Amino acid sequence: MDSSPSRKLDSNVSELTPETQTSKRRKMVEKIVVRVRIGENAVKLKNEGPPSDFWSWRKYGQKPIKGSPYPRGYYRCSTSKGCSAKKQVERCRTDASVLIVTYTSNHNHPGPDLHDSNVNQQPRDPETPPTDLVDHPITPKQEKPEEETGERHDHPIMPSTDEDVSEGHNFHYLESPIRIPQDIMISQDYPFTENSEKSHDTLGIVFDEEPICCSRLMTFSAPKSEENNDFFDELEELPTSSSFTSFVRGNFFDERIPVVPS
DNA sequence: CGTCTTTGACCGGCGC
DNA sequence: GCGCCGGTCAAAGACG
Repeated sequence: MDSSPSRKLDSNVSELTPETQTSKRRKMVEKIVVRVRIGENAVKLKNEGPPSDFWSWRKYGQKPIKGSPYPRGYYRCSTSKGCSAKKQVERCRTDASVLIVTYTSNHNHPGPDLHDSNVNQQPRDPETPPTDLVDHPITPKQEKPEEETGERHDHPIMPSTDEDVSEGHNFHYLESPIRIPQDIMISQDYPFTENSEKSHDTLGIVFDEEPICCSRLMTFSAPKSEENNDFFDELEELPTSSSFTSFVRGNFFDERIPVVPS
């Protein structure tokens, strides 16, 4: 379906906006890298079923990555047919307890309201009809056999960059991404990050040095501060350890993930 | 019956 | 120009 345009959209990181790019087609997609620390939870999650994403993702491929013992999974948003949103899920090669989720493209449709879908009912945007877009609390298949338990419990973080979205058919629906019982790190790849792979390897380095990333994060978190409260409150009701939520609350935007580069 | 996962093959960018 | 590697497609099977 999307075939042609998305055929080669990303593979390296480093990109700014399509507008700034003219030569390298391959690196023209903005990517949002989310590091999810699953730790011991990974074991449980695979059996208990991790909280799903706000969107439904359909796996369309998996490839072993050079230099990494773990394969990378390729997912496409299946919430809406025409949605070009994609994500890649892989484990940190140096720390299996860390999942690296890379989001590419934006959702071109209203995302399912998580408040409505599971945790609680928040006044949604009148423009985002709950209808069928509201997926179930958890996708029917969230219980993955193993390996990539995180695939379904990641968070859609849409780049709030106007440049990116303004390009046309892509909307950016910013939803509180946090919904997982793990530690979360979000970073955005940029040219100055040199090498995403490296970043993954050294975990946290990118995040540590990216003020932009933080500011961008704030763009979706700040305005939702109220919701975040509710959101987190609800999270605490989940079977997840409340310690996690408190951790997130306290550290998500303040500190780096307590991961030490191996 | 419809949707999703799995898996091998193909395509194309990129480095040497 | 060649080979490597990442990303996507598409068919088949599994599952609900």
